[in-house]
Amino acid sequence: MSETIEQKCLSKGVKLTEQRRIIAQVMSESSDHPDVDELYNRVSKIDAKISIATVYRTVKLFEETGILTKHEFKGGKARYEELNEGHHDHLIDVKTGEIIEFVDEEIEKLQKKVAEKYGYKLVDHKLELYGVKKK
Amino acid sequence: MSETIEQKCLSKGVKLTEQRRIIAQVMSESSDHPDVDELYNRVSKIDAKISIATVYRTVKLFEETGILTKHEFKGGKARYEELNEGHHDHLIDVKTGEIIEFVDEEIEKLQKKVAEKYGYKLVDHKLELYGVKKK
DNA sequence: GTAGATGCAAAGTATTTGCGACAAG
DNA sequence: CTTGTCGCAAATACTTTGCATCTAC
Repeated sequence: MSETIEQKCLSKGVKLTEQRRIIAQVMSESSDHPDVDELYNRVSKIDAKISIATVYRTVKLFEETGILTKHEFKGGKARYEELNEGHHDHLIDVKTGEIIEFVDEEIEKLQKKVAEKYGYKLVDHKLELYGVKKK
Repeated sequence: MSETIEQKCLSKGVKLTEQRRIIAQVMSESSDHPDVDELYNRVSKIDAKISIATVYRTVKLFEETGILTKHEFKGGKARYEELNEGHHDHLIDVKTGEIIEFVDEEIEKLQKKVAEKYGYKLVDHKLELYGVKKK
């Protein structure tokens, strides 16, 4: 297990308020990729007084701090996920919206190669596969 | 050269209005990937009376008809591009916003393989590389 | 002639922000 | 204490929509 979100906040000098602690906790316990609205719902169950503005401010802060990543999957709202060392991409079930995380070293390597071919250093990438379940 | 957008409209039974003709023409002449606002600007220079609502309606229609594709690159607004047979992905210069189109057959193949590994049939995908130019 | 398209302005979403009250370090 | 955060509501940005009018076929 890697650092908790709380530990990350401390080590990055982010002030740890009650609200942030709750949002961090909820994100840690979420294995799906909630959007801000959904996160707000979950957080509200723990502390009903937290405002949605704080949730927006916090996910943005956590994203800038490298604690969360933001995904903008097709047509939907922004969704967030905890950022750990292990990078991965996403396979999205177009029927159910279910998300499967995967890693493919070979694809990663090829991406770097493509960028280099055009004279670029790869700093980030996004790969999303959309599929339907085979019977 | 493949079919023009106008030909595609005819063959797909999309009514060809003056506004659509202009939007089609502007998209055909755009080698970058304009967002709706930019497209509206360009279109307005040809016919100032076209409303932005029509531009939104038209890009959506063209997207559903398979004439344009929509991209939602990081943090920005939706951007559109003409859809031709040749599929390609994008390499985005994070400094300048410049977009390079590329194709890598090997990556395509691997994507299909990954989807299959999880029991899915790949119906769509999105690959974006973000890079900085090497000196 | 008729179904569908347009322009306009109003309504939706998703997200951000100004501000006075409040809490963490 | 002091700086930064919070809650609230108002503001913004992007996109969609209702409706009366107009146009392609």
